[in-house]
Amino acid sequence: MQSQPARRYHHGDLRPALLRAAVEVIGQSGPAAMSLREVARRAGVSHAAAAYHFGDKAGLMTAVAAQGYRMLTEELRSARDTRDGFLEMGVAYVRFAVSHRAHFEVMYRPELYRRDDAEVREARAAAAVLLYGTASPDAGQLAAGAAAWSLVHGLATLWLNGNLPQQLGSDPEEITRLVARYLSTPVNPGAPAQRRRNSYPP
Amino acid sequence: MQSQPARRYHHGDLRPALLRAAVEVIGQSGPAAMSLREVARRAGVSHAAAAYHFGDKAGLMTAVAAQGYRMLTEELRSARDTRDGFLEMGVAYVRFAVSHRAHFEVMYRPELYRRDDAEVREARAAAAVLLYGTASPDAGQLAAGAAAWSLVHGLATLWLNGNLPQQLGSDPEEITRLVARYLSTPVNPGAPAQRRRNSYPP
DNA sequence: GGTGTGATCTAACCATTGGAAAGATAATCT
DNA sequence: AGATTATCTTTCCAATGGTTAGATCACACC
Repeated sequence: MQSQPARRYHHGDLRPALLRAAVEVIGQSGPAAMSLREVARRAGVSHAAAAYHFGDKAGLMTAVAAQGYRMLTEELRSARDTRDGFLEMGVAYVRFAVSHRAHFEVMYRPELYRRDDAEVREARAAAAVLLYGTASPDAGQLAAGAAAWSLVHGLATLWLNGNLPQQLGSDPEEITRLVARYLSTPVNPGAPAQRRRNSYPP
Repeated sequence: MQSQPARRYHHGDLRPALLRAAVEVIGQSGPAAMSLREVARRAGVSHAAAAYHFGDKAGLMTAVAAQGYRMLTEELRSARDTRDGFLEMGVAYVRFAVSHRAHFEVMYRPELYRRDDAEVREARAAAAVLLYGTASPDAGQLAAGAAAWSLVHGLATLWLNGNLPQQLGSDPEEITRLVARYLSTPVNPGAPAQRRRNSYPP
């Protein structure tokens, strides 16, 4: 009847298959729709099989988050080694959020997974080193990194939420380059940042 | 036996009581922990009573989101009418996110509620007018607003997630003023934004 | 004062979920 | 081959969101 591998009792490659299925579900319907049973259904196994491989639902989410941080680190790393590396890292950050929405949404929703998981912590730390430019940033690097990271992170989340005006266009990378122009080193560090009171709002 | 109002069949003020209970639960345990049954328990009614007043779980979340947007609008409005109104609006935005975390988290998680709800749309639009400085922003205002909004929104969410380095301190408002110094009008609009390649990373 | 009509709430039920436990099956080691 | 371990299923449980039928109450109206 069934010409293909048929249904064996042992899947042989179930853990990665479940992970893929989880990312697929989240990408299609959001993290809230990710149920162990739905993921297991897509992989053709019982939901207890998923629980076996990941411990529980949070364990599966933890695996998604860790994978996400590793992927982000990779993207940031190759962006860093370009001309305008600083800007390109910001663009890469937003591109990652949009093109790997499922991972991104899980990563920044700590209540969904176990943030203290060793794998997650390592992957997160590696990404942080790239985002702040060094493993031990001084005060200036810290503030600059926080500003830049906040800008692109806010842009990415607002974009994903549909909270940016449509008039800005439909290309998130382009919007990133546009708003990144508003980021600079403080003209007069220590002094009040905003002098042009009437520049905005009109 | 019971000297107090006892338990009447009709609560008399149930809808607002349920709303308060929902905000309380979300504030304590996050949006994922908000169940109709838990909220109803706190209000001393059956979960069907909550469903009666809000239609369904998404209806209750929708009410939380709408209330949140109205509260945010109010905070932004009073911040606008100060010296350094632009900066103070950013600070107010972050302060709102931290002090009304429950509302904030629901507002920016559209899958939790009905975004097309009339009440939500109005409240959201009112906040947007303040954030962009006008009801019909031109390209410059749009970009500037998106940059500023992205910065404070990213900062707020990263702060709530615990994704900012602890070395930045424990006062989100202070951090807001710090990173806001990196925001300015583009020095050379239209030209590449980043000239100082080596300023960051080191 | 009595009546009835609509609003508000409860009780009971259902399908779905995450998790735990016990057992079945297969791969691997010796 | 036999034993051991890893992997997966079945079965059960408590909790949840949602629906429906019915109970209780408030309030206008006469």
